[in-house]
Amino acid sequence: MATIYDIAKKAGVSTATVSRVLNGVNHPIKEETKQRILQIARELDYRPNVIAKSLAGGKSHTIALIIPSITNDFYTQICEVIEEKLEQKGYHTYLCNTRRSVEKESRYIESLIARKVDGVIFSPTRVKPEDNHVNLKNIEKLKKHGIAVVAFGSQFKGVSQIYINTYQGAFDATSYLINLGHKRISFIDGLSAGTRKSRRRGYIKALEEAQINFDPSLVTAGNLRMEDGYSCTLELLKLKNPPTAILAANNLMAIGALKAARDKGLHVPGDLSVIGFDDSLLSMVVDPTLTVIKQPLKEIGEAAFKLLINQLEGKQKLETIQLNTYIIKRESCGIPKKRG
Amino acid sequence: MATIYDIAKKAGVSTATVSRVLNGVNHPIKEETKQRILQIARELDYRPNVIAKSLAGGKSHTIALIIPSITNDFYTQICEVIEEKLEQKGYHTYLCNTRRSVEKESRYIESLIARKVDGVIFSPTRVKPEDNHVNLKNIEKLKKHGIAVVAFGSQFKGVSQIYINTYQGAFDATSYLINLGHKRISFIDGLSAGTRKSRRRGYIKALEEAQINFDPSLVTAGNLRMEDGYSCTLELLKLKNPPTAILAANNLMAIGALKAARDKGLHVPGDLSVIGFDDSLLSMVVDPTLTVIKQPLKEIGEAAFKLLINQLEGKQKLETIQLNTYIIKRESCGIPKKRG
DNA sequence: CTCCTTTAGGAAACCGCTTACCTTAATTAT
DNA sequence: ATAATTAAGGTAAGCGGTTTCCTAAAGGAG
Repeated sequence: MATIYDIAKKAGVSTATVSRVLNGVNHPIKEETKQRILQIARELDYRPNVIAKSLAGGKSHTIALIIPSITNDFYTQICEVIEEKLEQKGYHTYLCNTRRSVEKESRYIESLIARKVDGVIFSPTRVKPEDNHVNLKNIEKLKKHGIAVVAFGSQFKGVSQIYINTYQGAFDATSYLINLGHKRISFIDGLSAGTRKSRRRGYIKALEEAQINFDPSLVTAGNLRMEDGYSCTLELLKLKNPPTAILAANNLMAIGALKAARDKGLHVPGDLSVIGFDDSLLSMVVDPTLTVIKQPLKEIGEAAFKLLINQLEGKQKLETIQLNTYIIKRESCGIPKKRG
Repeated sequence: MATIYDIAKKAGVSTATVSRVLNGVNHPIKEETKQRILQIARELDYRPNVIAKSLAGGKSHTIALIIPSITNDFYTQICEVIEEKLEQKGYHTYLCNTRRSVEKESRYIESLIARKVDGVIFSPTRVKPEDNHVNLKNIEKLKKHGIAVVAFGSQFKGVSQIYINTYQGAFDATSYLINLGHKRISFIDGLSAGTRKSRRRGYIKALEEAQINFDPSLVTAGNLRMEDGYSCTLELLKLKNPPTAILAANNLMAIGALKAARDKGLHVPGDLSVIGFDDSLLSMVVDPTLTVIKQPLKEIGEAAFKLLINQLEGKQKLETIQLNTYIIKRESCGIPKKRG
């Protein structure tokens, strides 16, 4: 493997000159010398040793993406856009999958510090409320080591972040159902989502604005899996005055609701309307196809990238970008039937 | 940030001793000295500079996983098991997403060589047949640089690899349909899958064994997307003597087939049986739920890990592991109705 | 023709750690 | 008692670059 030293020898110059040429440093070099060095580098099939570069230069030109799951579209689609942009900027990306384990998240943070990554885009893993504390500590550690940090999916003070307005999303979804004529609207909340409270607030706010009484018996919560949506829905349908529409905190629970309705012999959307959060192929494959509140994945990725670059280039240390959700209307919502 | 040098100074020893203690090198050290050094390291909150370690030691203790897509369960599930095992062995994992671009694959290979990864687990991207040549070149490059390589998903000579017996899978799927009583069985092949030929062979072999004439008009191919399965199915159903069962090369096309059947007013499995390759949440969410040939993801991951470790530890340089698929019976296949 | 800038390039310290090769003292073997 | 080991630790040369000073020659100004 050719080194910068080999090139220097063959070109009859010093390694300093070679390094300057190869890195386009702002230092005068005779055009002829430059070309000669480049030519020799090509002949020798030279590739810089990135590790040596990092050690000498202090920058690793590597960014880490920390996400709770790589088997979840929501994250991987965001990652794809971030990674694409980073590559264009000459950064390499580490994808770190915490598998929803804060311990693993912490271990990754250690490892990334040791690996001297330049920046981290971070979607914290929060299973229990206490995890928030660990998340915060991890962010502090990174910052202490001079690593740029951007967070999305949860809110922290003192960090550049993407804030997704799920409050508005829940509000819009609920309002949509209200406008269709629904009055008994259930909300199946997620037990451990980072943005829990805001969804619930949006739901309640929409009811208020339409002057519909908030009925706590219409609100439950599940663990974001299909079976949770299924069982919650069965419970809701047992009420003396059951809902005519259900808003679920994610798409899996919404699909569970769909299944429950079918098993109960209810027609969707005729007898029950269902709307979910988060879009994916799943939403288009179920029957009826699922109306959802979609988070703007591409924009999230682009925003995260932008905030990170701003930090790396020293332009802006701390900023927040707010993004809105939007509704994708498919088949699972409709006008409620009059009840007998 | 504390360095090994700081520790040495504080402990009144040389960096050599510190390095030995910290790495548990086989070199005698007085227990007392050892404890003192460890204690000081703790006090100083010392973390080794992984970059310097790599440069000095020649090993980066990093493995790269190269896959064509991170938004595809098939790959991400395999990655999860590999990564888990690698972490236990003290390796860090880079996840590289080629997005089905051979150019990107090649760029990653360059980058990984420069980053001195110790090994690569590689699922080649092959969109056009010519890509095979690029894949091979990339593998050669890695090997030339002394990097351990394990491949899965395609076959190459001279590389440790996991071979998944999709021939058998297609054979089993077809035989299953035959045993249910089907005689007109269609096969919707994938246009660019690495294992194309073997699936087709398995399909034909099953027909042969059951002494059913192979009818080429029952075989088409699509581009592995839902809409391809949909349109192919519509074409097949237009035949004067249409199939009573369809075997699709992946699950998305199988789901497309399901949709086509429904749009044609056909009942699945009453009027048409459908079986797909590759399992995912999607298969369980559609109605009817999809019977599939599943590839043993966990085993693939474990096998890939094993082959890689064998190479890294110098036990075995070149080996192949063969794994079988298995059928998951759900609702989309049944006994064909007698035709009038 | 001086004096000051530029232009072009080199020397070598440094990044943080590993490791081959030594040294010295303490054991053990003979 | 002497030679041969072993234990415990040190020295310093890398690993492959980057970068801060320097130097020397050439160009421009006065």
